[in-house]
Amino acid sequence: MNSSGYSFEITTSAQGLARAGTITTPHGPIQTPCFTPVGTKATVKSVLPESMKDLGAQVLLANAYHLYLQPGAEILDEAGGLGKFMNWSGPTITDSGGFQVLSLGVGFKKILAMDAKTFRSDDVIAHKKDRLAHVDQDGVTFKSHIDGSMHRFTPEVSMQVQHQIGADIIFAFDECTTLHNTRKYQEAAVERTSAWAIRCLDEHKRLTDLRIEHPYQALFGVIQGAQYEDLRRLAAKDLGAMISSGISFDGFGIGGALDKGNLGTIISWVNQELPEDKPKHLLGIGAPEDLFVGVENGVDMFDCVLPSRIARTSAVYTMTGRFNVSNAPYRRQFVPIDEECDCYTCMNYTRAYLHHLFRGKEILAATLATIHNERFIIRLVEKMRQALIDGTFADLKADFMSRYAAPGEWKD
RNA sequence: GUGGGCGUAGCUCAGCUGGUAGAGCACUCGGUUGUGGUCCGAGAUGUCGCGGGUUCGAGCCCCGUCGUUCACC
Repeated sequence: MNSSGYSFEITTSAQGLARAGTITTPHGPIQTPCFTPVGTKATVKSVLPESMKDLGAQVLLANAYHLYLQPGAEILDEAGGLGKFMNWSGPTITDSGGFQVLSLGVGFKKILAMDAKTFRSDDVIAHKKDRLAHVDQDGVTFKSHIDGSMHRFTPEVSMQVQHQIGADIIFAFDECTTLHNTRKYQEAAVERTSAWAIRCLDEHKRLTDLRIEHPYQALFGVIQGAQYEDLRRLAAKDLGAMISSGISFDGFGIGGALDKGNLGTIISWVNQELPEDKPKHLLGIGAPEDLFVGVENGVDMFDCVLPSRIARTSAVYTMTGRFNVSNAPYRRQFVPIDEECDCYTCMNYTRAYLHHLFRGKEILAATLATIHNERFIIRLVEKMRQALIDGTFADLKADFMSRYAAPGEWKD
């Protein structure tokens, strides 16, 4: 570890791109590969930070865009940083707000299709007039989804906001595209993201020197390039070697909408180009089958809203697949969600009780289901880490995939 | 007792001057991947209170009847 309090060590011998390691932050270590639960607005919806700790979460991710709008980054600064504000003593991450350019722009309302086959160009055009964000060479102008007020993010603003929020790992401000933009637009977005990356390094360096009394914040660059091999490799080479104001990125995010079918391929292109000795974070991916693909292609960290979001509408994971516990058959099943699960919910509550809570629209339903799903995913990645150390990753994957039914294929 | 209103999906109700029934909720199921506790999508559901009549055709018009509700003696 260097004097900054941040470091990354790889603990396994080479197994292709896959590896296990440890990221050290000023707020403690992160054993990788790891899954990072998302608490967009400084809270994992419906679950206490203490519960997140108990279920094995090592690190939490919040969002700069949301916290900037509410309560305001200066409030978190005054509070002593994100972790202290939300009573989370472990490591934290913030996303730059770049994703919101997409999700509030052309991606607003489900345009961010993960399956390229479902795309209809009319959708993008039809929604463009409704978009709340507009991208230019210098940054993004957007309208608050809360009160409609106008705001502007540039790489510098994103860095300033993320420094005020004070997470241990922050992300460069990037432009996330959909699978459906034209090739020409993807090229422009990669170029823009590169130019912004340099500005992020510069501003990050300036702020780090200015706020010398604050804990060190690691800055990760974000690789775009959509589904194009040359663009992905170009972006990875570019950001991987990038040095500005005398600093380089501490790690890398792999961003953009990713076609599920090519997930592993795209990640492998990127990780073949990026420096081996720095952590790779796959942004926004968290379905069990995708986690295996990520890990085997060299991903060290994941974050995803999926476990918590689907939990809120009653979908729960088990080793044999995922199902909706609010469905009629579970009304009188007085057994845990998953007999093999060690989470607080499975140790203490039944499917029938959760079924009842969901039917009654009780908020405890969200809490118990989220605890289960987050634990399920975190434990799954823990198992992957152990398997990498033991050299049995391929067996673990084969065993898991042979039992786990993809969504829609669940048979009870 | 007299006069009026209302009886349509499990619930609350739409159905314009007659052309073989719809909505919301509920119900059954699917979806949600750097989070708008949302939202989207698919599906099942009816002797239109009952019995007559008029009409090519009645939820709708006419007669009777039952239920319910209000008003007035």
